[in-house]
Amino acid sequence: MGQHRATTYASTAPTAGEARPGAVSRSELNGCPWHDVRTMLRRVGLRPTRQRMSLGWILFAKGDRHVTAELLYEEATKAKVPVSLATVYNTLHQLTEVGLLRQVAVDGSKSYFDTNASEHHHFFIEGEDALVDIPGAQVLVDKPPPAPEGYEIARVDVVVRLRRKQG
Amino acid sequence: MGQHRATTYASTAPTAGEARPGAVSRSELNGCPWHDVRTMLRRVGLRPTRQRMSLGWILFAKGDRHVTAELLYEEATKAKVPVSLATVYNTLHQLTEVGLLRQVAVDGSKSYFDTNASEHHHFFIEGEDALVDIPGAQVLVDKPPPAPEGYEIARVDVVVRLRRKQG
DNA sequence: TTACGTGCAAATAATTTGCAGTCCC
DNA sequence: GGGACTGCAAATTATTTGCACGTAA
Repeated sequence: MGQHRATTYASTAPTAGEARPGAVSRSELNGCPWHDVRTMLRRVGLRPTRQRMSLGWILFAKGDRHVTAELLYEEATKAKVPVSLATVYNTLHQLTEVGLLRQVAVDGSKSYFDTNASEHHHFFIEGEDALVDIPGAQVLVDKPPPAPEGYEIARVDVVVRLRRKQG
Repeated sequence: MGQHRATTYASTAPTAGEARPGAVSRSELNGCPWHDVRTMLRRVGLRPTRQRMSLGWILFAKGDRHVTAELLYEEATKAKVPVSLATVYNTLHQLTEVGLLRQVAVDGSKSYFDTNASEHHHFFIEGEDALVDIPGAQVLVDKPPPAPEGYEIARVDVVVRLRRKQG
């Protein structure tokens, strides 16, 4: 596990029980995309295959992103990375399972995967179907309501839907 | 059934610009399902056809509900109401457009329609795929963050995901 | 009558799955 | 070398659409 000091990213918020054993937050990595992705994959028990490395690089090298499977597939293809759509889906789900990605349901059709797996909220721009993080400073002050008997809160999703101001 | 005077449903919250011209809140109706559904449909400019009347009755006669198209279709079929799945979809969307229903995106696959179109939040029970209103008294104190330049907030969706407490 | 509705079946769209062949450890 | 991984194509699931026929106003 050879990383050094965790930079001051807020660590994955433990609040809603999101932490998973073996999950790696990006704050433990240090900046060299290839090395980091390899490390990341190894740590969660996934073989660093060519396609997983490539997808991991596309996903994590450029900061926070919100992608759909289709979009990631296109990007990989454009980048001359040979990968099939099925593998893209597999990889996205595997990364989600280990806590490196977070799946966001925003409309009834496609689903988005967020490279920022920590607890935070989103703007969704209607019409453009774009997803944007709500800056952490503007976090909504929401105290989750008590969970009903026998249940516990897995997580809280907040989506603020935006429309272009008519002008 | 057989109620009188509009009970104290909160009227459709105007807060997030959800009100639509011609929308009818249930608070304007008086309790006789058939009469109400007919009135409801007329008011929003939809012909009260047999299938729309039936679907409206199934949806609105029993208080707040959260249905998927498939579920509504099954219920209608069980109730010996002849209706096609396509018509169920059409009707759900038409009712949503006029503000009588609210579409809730909760997972990447199917979408739910909520007969309570006013501003409120939901519990989503993972595994059971059930959607439950969060009691109004426990409304989260969330002040929406400022919308980015040129955009305005269409609405805020809050979904609290629950899992069965391990036991 | 006549435009609006409805049913059906075929068309899409997003995602999953089965399985033979490939590649990392 | 062997099991994990991948690609492809076929299968599923959720939803939409086109069009002939039905029906409320």
